[in-house]
Amino acid sequence: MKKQYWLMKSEPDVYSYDDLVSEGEGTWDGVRNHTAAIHLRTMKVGDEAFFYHSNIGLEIVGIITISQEHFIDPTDEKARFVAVKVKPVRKIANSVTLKAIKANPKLAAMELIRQSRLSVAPVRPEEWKEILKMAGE
DNA sequence: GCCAACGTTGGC
DNA sequence: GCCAACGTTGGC
Repeated sequence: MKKQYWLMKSEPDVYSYDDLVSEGEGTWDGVRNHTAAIHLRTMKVGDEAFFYHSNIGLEIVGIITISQEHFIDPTDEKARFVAVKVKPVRKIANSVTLKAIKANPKLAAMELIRQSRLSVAPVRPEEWKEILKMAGE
């Protein structure tokens, strides 16, 4: 299957991009939303995702890659939800803010905009390219 | 199976 | 700190 693109949100005071970099590999657990969980289940090793800082920053700061496909979330006592493992790829040249994304008509259909509470969302290939362009890459 | 009440997320 | 959007729960 062709490589898929995602956007994954984290509050930087809880778990930031730099935290992931210093760990080398991170477990993306704690997702308790069914729609987000479906996306986690769809992810394949080698898929890439934007790392978005919610709450503080409100911007895409870097790129990560899926390093292990879904498994039972170890933090879920009922073992109903899943987690994946991720590794950092690189920081983007210039972080792309939510404000800039909202101001770009090409990105109006993004799940990030349409369903802002969703913590794991798909990104279309053309949106991926557009955001990289905005990041100065 | 419907819907009101409540909880959570996340932007402002 | 507030509120909108959405999900979940529980009474009927």
